[in-house]
This record gives sequence, structure tokens and C-alpha cells, in this order.
Amino acid sequence: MTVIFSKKCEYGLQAVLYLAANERGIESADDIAKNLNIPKEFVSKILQSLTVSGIVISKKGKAGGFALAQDPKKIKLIDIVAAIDGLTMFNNCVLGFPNCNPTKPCPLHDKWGVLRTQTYNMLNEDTIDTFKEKTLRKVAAI
Amino acid sequence: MTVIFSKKCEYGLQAVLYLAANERGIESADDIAKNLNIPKEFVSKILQSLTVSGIVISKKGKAGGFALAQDPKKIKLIDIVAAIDGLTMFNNCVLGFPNCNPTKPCPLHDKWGVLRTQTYNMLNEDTIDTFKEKTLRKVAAI
DNA sequence: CTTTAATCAGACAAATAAATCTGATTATAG
DNA sequence: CTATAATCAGATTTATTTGTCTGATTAAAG
Repeated sequence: MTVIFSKKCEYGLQAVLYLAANERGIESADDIAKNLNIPKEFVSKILQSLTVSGIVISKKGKAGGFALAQDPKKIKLIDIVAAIDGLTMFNNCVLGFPNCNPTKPCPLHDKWGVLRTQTYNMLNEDTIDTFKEKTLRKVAAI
Repeated sequence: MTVIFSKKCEYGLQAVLYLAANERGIESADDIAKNLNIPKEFVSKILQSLTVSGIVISKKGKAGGFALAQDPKKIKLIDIVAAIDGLTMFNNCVLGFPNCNPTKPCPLHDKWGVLRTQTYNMLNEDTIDTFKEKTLRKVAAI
């Protein structure tokens, strides 16, 4: 299996995008899970971990749930990826060779370097408020 | 953890590149493993599976081992990836949304689509004979 | 005050990936 | 012919990822 993000990270990205798109403030893990059609307990755990990272906040007790900790104009996808999967993929060799660097490059070093940077930029250049419309439309289609 | 290829695929790519670079014909799993500094039994299994895919051939018995099944001018990295990890990453949504397609796109659909195609091209545009020099230098540095 | 509905912490379980082991078979070389 | 060195098939183990469960705590609402 080839993968870009772990399931944990995919669900985390989806959940945060959903919170940003919804603008309803607090939303329970149960509602989020239902709307995204992903496992409730799992997304709950992921959001809990994102409270530690300062990306979301949680409110306990009845009518509790999760909300963004910051203005969606200040959160980028790369923040969520960094918090969940980390940024190792932007440092490691695509082919798994040890010590892959400009002086000891693997055969794909240069080409992948360019694409990897563009991938990083894709996650870093926009804040999540940019994605509201698209997220709403996508979630509606699930 | 974020990843592009599975360990299995990384090792498979390394091993095939090594066979192409070495030009010694048959090479034992043991030698390959030592030169690449990866687990022998594991790379042996991977190469066995690549014989089924028609990418390498094996020779049993003393002085046996593995060799390319075809001219390195005919093998591309994408062939190895397809045989080991499959090509699902080139079809699935980066964010893990179901049914991500042009009519129901996720927020990253277009941007990632471009990068994904470029990644595919990177693996598809050159044959592995192109990588001989670079592979030899890289392996020497391990 | 009690019921209800939520997070939280941490254990637990299942599935997948990574790695190892064992014994059989095969073929070369002495 | 025998010893040796390799692949092969398949079971087994270990590690990691994914997902679930349980009980405690918290807070709102009647």
C-alpha cells in the first residue's frame, strides 16, 4: 500500500476542515463522525490529540464537543499534518536510502525534491478558511 | 507517519535498481541485502514476488540468486511500484474523502491532481538503465 | 439534585505491515 | 556421490496502525 497521509491524519484533516466550514462553533465528535462517515471513537481520539497541539479546543459535559482553537484564517493544513503525522516525509528519501542528501543523492533526489516542495507548499500556502465552500459541498455529497 | 511507498516497495525499488546497476547478472539475496544494508529474508521474499510479476528471474541452488528478467532499458520504476504497492495512490483522494472526483472534488482535488500526475510521470518517464551511475554512487555511499 | 450527554484517560482488540524462521527443494562444485 | 549454498513455500513472530470499549469526570438542563 502506498499512502500520503495516515488514516489518523486524513480523518484529522477532514474533521478540522469540517469545523472550519461549519461555523457552528462547538460540534460533538458524534456529529462530526456522522457527517464525515468515519468512526466516532477514532475521530474523538484524534481531536483530543489536536487539543494538545492547540489546533482545536474541547468542551466537556452536555452540549460539549470540539471547536477550532484559532481563527480559521490562521490555521493551515500543514499545521494539522505536522501535529498528527509529523513532517518526516518532507525530509526522508523517497526510495528509502539512508543519508539521501545533495552530496549523496539517490536517483530520484532532485526530481522528487521539487515535487515534495510543491506538496509542502500546497499544504502551507492557504489557510483553512479558504476551503470552506469546497468542504461544505464535499461533505454534503457524502 | 506519512509515507509514499511501503518499506516493501522501497526495498524492492532499491534491489531492482541495484541489479540494474551491477550488471553482474545473478546476484544472491544475501549479497543484495548486505550491499543495501536491508534485511536479507525480507528482500528475498520481495524479489520472489517480483519473479511472479516478471520483473526479475531467480536461479535456485548453489551460485543461484536473482537477476533482471528484462533489459533494464525496458523496466520503469512504475512497474515495480505497480507490482508491489499497486497504483491506488494515483486514484485515491489525498484527504481520504470518498468518491473524490471532478464533479465531487475535495478541497485539494485540483492541486494534488497535478502533483500526483507529475509524481506518476517521474516514475514512468525513465527506464532503470538511466539510473545506473547514480545508483552505483549511492550504494557505494551506504 | 438528578438525569443526560458529552469529553477524557487508558486499556483492549483487530487488522495490517514488517521481519524472521523452518524445512524442503534445487543445483553447483568438489 | 556428497557437501554446500542458494531459492521457495509457508508458518510464525513482532511492531505498528486502526479501531473499540469501559469507567470516570464534567457540565448543562429540567
